[in-house]
Amino acid sequence: MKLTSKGRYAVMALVDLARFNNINPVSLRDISLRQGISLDYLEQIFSKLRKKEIVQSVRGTQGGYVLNKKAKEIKLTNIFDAVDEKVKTVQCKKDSKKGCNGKTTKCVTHNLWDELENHINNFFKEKSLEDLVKDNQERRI
Amino acid sequence: MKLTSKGRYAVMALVDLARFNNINPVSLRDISLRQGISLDYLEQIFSKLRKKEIVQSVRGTQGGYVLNKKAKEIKLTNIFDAVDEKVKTVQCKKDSKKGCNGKTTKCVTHNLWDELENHINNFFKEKSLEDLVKDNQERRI
DNA sequence: AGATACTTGACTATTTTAGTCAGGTTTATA
DNA sequence: TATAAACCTGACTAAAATAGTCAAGTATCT
Repeated sequence: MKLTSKGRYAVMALVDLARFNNINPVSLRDISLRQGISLDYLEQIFSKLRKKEIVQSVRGTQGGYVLNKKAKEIKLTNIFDAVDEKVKTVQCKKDSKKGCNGKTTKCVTHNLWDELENHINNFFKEKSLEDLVKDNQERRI
Repeated sequence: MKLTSKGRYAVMALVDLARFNNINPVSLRDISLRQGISLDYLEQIFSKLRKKEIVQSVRGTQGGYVLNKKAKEIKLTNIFDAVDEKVKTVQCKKDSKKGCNGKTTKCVTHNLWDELENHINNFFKEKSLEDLVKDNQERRI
């Protein structure tokens, strides 16, 4: 059970963006250099973040990306959701007639995995980008 | 982020074992049939569980497996640990000189992933096999 | 005009997963 | 003591997911 790079990078990049998100847009190139993430990969990630309206792009020279909402309103859930980082604990197919389908037949551990999924998602729902930035600034003193 | 089959199967098999763990050992063949898990794969899993002293094997005809501890004392952590299902959120190498190594340099989100890992592991530490069996019996009435 | 920076989509090597397969060894019981 | 049930081990592999790279644009500020 592990977190993929895509999810991790998305959060790292957004924390970076939030920290430098004063007046000017932040270019992916800068984020790439500071966070050590490939520029091409960042572009893929930000394309998704833009579609989900988490960031806005500013084109042209001196362009880059800006947060589209307040850091407080951007939760980890939103970020992971945008880049398709999903928490999957159950494999049971909804339409399977034999075995566990989550309705008529439940495998012995079905409820457990549901609980686990909720447990993890709760964590993601609570944490906002602002929390992360603050946490980071405190540790930098 | 997802749970692998190995971890899921291990828990399913142990719940099954715990339920039928009265006097006689339970054969993998029976578990395989009841839970729909390949026998060969189960053998791999139980080999690991035995090494970590979570189950005991009984050889010969009428043989099979028995729990090696009380169901209450077997936590999900123990099970996942035995089958190498680990929760990995951080990728930062301990010995890397450049970038995040978890000590001298911390990436902006290092603490976050640590927190997440703890959050998930807490869930695993609390849940015991007994909890799962009970939960299952209640829902069967 | 031209540099900068975003945008898109296709492609691919590597790794992980989820098993299968083959060939054992052990031991209860008839 | 033969034999069948059941455990035990390790090597192998197909398929899927991951983590990117690469190429070829398009938009816009100066």
